[in-house]
Amino acid sequence: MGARSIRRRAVDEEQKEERRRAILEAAWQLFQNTPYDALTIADVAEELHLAKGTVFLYFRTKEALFLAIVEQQLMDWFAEVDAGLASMAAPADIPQVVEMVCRALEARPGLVRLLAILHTLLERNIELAEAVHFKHFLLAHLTQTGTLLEKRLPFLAPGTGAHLLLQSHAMVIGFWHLSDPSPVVREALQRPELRMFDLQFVPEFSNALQALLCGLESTSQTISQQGGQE
Amino acid sequence: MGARSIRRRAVDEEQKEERRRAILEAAWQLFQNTPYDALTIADVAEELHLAKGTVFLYFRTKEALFLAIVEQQLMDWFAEVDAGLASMAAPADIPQVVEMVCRALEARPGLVRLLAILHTLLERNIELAEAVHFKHFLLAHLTQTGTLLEKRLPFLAPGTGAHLLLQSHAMVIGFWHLSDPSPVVREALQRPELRMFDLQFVPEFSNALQALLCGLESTSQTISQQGGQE
Amino acid sequence: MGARSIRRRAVDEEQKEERRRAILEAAWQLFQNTPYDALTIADVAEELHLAKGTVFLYFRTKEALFLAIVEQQLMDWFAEVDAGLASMAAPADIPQVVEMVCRALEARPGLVRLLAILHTLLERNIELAEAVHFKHFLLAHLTQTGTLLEKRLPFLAPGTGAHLLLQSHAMVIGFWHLSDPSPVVREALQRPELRMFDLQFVPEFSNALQALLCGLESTSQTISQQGGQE
Amino acid sequence: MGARSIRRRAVDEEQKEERRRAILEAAWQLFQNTPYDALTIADVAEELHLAKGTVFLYFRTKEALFLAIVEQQLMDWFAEVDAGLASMAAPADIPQVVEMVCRALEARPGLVRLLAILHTLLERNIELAEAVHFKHFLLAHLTQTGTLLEKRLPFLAPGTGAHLLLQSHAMVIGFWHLSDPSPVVREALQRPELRMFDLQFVPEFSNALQALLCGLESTSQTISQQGGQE
DNA sequence: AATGAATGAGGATTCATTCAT
DNA sequence: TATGAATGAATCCTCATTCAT
Repeated sequence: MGARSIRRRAVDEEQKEERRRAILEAAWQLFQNTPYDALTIADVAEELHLAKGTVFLYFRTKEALFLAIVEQQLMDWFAEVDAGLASMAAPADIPQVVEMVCRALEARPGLVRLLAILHTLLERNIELAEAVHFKHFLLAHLTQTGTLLEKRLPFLAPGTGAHLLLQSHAMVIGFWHLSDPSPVVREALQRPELRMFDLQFVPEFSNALQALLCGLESTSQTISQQGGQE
Repeated sequence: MGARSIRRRAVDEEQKEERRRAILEAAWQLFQNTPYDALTIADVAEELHLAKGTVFLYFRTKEALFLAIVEQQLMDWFAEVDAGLASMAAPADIPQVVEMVCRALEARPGLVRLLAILHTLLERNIELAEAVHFKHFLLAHLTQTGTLLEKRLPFLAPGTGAHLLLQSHAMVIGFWHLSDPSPVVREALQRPELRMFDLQFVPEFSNALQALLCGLESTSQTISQQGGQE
Repeated sequence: MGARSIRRRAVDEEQKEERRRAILEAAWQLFQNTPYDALTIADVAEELHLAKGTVFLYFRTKEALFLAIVEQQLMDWFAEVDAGLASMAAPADIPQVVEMVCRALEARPGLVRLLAILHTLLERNIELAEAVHFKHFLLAHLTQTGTLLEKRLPFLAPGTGAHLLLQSHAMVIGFWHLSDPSPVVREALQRPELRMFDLQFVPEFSNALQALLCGLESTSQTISQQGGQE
Repeated sequence: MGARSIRRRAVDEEQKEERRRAILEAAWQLFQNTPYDALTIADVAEELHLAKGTVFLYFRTKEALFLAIVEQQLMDWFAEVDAGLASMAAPADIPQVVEMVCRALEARPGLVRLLAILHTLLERNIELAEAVHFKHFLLAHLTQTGTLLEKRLPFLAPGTGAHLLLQSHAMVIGFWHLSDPSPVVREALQRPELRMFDLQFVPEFSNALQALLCGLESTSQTISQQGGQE
């Protein structure tokens, strides 16, 4: 196994943080090739030559560990999207924004897989404080990135950017489910007449997001026109 | 207990079909008040005064049973939507269509819950033939209802109605996940600053679907205008 | 392993009862040489060439299994004591009764060990119905044997025989704890000056029970004398 | 939290002894509201703002810690009983002695709970030296208090006082087990017909001890009478 | 066709104790 | 002496599914 060794005993805060990162990294790597259910804490510990108990010293539950991974990966994703938005001209093209968002997702298939089980698995078996923390984290980023979005897509009413991101989140989940069939179903979808079910995540998501945005844009225009006419 | 009795031994095809329906009905009723994981085949059998093994005579696996329920409920849903569409004027309003679709969903919360686990749970542990059957079933209805949609919403290009239904399916899954948090998360969302995460399924889905449709409409207009200009 | 085979599949009630007995017997045998904590259900199942799950088909929990053993062994013990009492002359000697009771205990060291953990381990993790059943079982035997005792030991006021048995039960527990030290403590007790702690269960229990009975007898005499004087 | 602070680093013997006492005190306080199994060394350490490891510097194991508590509490108890006996007239009433002993127990429910697990939990996982120490401690007090008892209760043959205390110890254990049922059993015992199992520790213990003493008394009288006759 | 007994895989988690610092 | 990070053992039970009857 590609076991990455760590120095003995994390004494000061910095070392503990490093170990925490190491655990996150190991779990994240293992998750690339293993479904969540099949991935055990024992696997993670073994990968790091740690005892199982040690992992639980850093993450209270398996769910908390993967929620932290989601947080980390989402942070990356938000950063990339924020940067992408920042580098765009003030009124940006919808397709341009959509493409950038999709690229950021495409580069993180593991994140998409995690988002697809976020509500059904990861957000179970956590404590109130953990839930609150995670949602606060989300809130902060949704607000920030949402605000950036509003600047680049002026048809977004003030304060609706964050909600648009939630809508995108829903679509990520939904389209991932549709585009990640079980092996047997995948085989079934090879039949020519069933090809319409054989969807690719990125194009589908991209499509839908684009349509959604166009819809929001056209609706806002109608409203402003009506407003102008009066 | 609401145990429904059944005649002994189903000998001819008709009786077998009736028993099959009884099992579906019992499972569906129990599912109203019990999450999928917590609902056991033993519960279903007991409800019908049948032996566990008998249920497996009619449905090869638990997944196959619930997939059949999905099929049944979807059939109902498609029927209602088809009727709704049929009763509309030829170029229908988007909001009118959206509302009708949402009403049909709202009346079937159990169906929505099943769709949300369709790809992650139900479509696992089935055989190729079952997968093919289910997808053929879906294909037929998506095609039919999709065609009806295309007639009512002329901005839908020929052949895109079925795909639009798939997109809606994705959004059902995604928005259900967002609007059905675990108890702990639900508690967290009571905090005022986190209220933006406390979403209602129907309004959210309705919103997004409407936007999507508007987007498709506006895009098609642009295209046709461009086409017309040239 | 001394695995005792059983015919396949216990279909009728008789076979099921036989299998139930076989499980009890296997667990009881294993318990002779293994402390409760160290004895796993898996051991019991393996001994019988059964699957673990099968054992749980007959006993809901490990505690329920051992509670059933206690019941069985106690039933034997009560039977022996009842017979012993029945064969005695009407006003029996206290020492005679004590000796008979002790003999019945001495023949069942496993039962004594179980009684010593009855309240701290076995009666935990059971359901109300199981608790009620066990206590009803106890009640029946305590009442019956208690009544017999009252007949043989006339100084026992009507209705106090059962309570006397409860007192004996308490003393069984207490003296067993005192006479069953851990290996290390046992070693310590080898020292000459600590010999007073190296107690034998039967003599100690016998002694104390005899004293208790004598006390009850003398007290009752005093009372009746006082009654007679008036 | 009722966290009690302690000076840093115990350098001289006196400070170390003080810290030892503080640990005992904290564990004892926490034990008032928490069962032994549920009380962790971490809790004790936290209560004192100490590190877990520090506790193990003063007590080799959890069992040794609680054994020390037993020792401390027993010392108190012996002192109270000794004082009580000392203040009695030379030939004391049995009921008087019994009542005094029971009062001393009643004031220390925690001690009773500890005695009930002394042999099954606390005396496991200790070393020979610790066992020897504890038994020597017991020996000294049993001898002393036993001797006092013999003086107050002349029917006690010389040297039997200590043994009587051991017998009382057994009865404490046994009657505590009987009077401290698990929650489920306690619920079961609410049924009218099962009320005979719903025992109170002090009355039961008091009763039995009194009977035991009366028995010893009457037996000794018989013997001495027999002796006198010859 | 119906039964229901038998199967058996599958894993997070706690906490007393140790020991490097 | 104090710390607290690291260790790792230990196990019951559910339930979908099978298959002998």
